[in-house]
Amino acid sequence: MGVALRPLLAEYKETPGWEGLGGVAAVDAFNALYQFLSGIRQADGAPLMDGEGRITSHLSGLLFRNANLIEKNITPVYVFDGKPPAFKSSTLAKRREVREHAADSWEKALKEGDEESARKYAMASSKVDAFVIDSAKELLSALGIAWVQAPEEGEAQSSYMAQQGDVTYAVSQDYDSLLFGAPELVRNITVSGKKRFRGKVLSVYPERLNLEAVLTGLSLTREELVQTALLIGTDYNSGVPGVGPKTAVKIVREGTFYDRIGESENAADPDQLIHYFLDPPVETSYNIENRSPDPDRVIDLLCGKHGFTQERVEAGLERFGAKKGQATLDAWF
DNA sequence: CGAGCTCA
DNA sequence: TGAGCTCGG
Repeated sequence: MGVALRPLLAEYKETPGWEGLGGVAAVDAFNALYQFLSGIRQADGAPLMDGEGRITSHLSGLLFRNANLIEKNITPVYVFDGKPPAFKSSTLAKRREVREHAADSWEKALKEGDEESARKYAMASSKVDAFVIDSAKELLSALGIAWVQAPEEGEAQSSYMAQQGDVTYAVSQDYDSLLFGAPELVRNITVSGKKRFRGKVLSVYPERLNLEAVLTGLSLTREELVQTALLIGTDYNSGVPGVGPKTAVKIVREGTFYDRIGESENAADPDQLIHYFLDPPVETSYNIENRSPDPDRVIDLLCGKHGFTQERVEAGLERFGAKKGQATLDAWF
């Protein structure tokens, strides 16, 4: 999931605060949905479900997160992955294996009455499946929030839209958007601002990475940043054994990328992967205009079909009209 | 994850 | 932007 560039990028991250993040955000839908599925769970690890056993954690997450974004003058546009490129298959197979093993461990922990482990394994067993994707699109449409179907990688699509100036920045926890050329990437765009880490509670702030600042700071071109990532390893290749972020930059700066990338166990042609990052397949025709929510449709879907409490949904919906510094729009109630 | 409550 | 808790479906 993403690229292990973190150590190289740490010193370029800014924390603009919410005021500095107003604009149109291209949100990595897979990334957001995975966060909701893994995070919105009960103590024993069970996700929220409707009366028919369908998962609803992501629907709750989408309703309230989008309410928050809109209140902060951020207009979200969700970007969904299409068909993964062939060279991603081993990463996807590995994720599947990890997920299925976690599901077994979850069941086992439950039998042993170990709730803490159960929850941990349950989180790792999360799967963004067709139902999750379709129901998310349905809810977004009812909420009047635009979404875009990418032909292949969503992060490539978001990056294209940001390069075109149609969105202000890409939102994802992963760093791949920078490789795909997004001028700005925003991470940690959550509201709670709290995260448990090794037993301690840390504050988490939205952080922004500017591609130009990263490239200038590292004295690399974007193609060289891609080469650096390939040496470390990406979703598309396994990287060169023993080469971490620092060594990778050194190799690229020395101009010996093509001598060293062959040591990777991966068979993929490095030029093909470089080209994929620099010029990926994207949809160039898209409509990202947001509309007002359709409250009846949202309530039908969430309350009628999925058993949400009407009061809770209405409370969320009301916030969609209320932009910061603006009177509440209750015209549609 | 995020809402909403309690205690501070 | 307080910390800590429970609950949501």
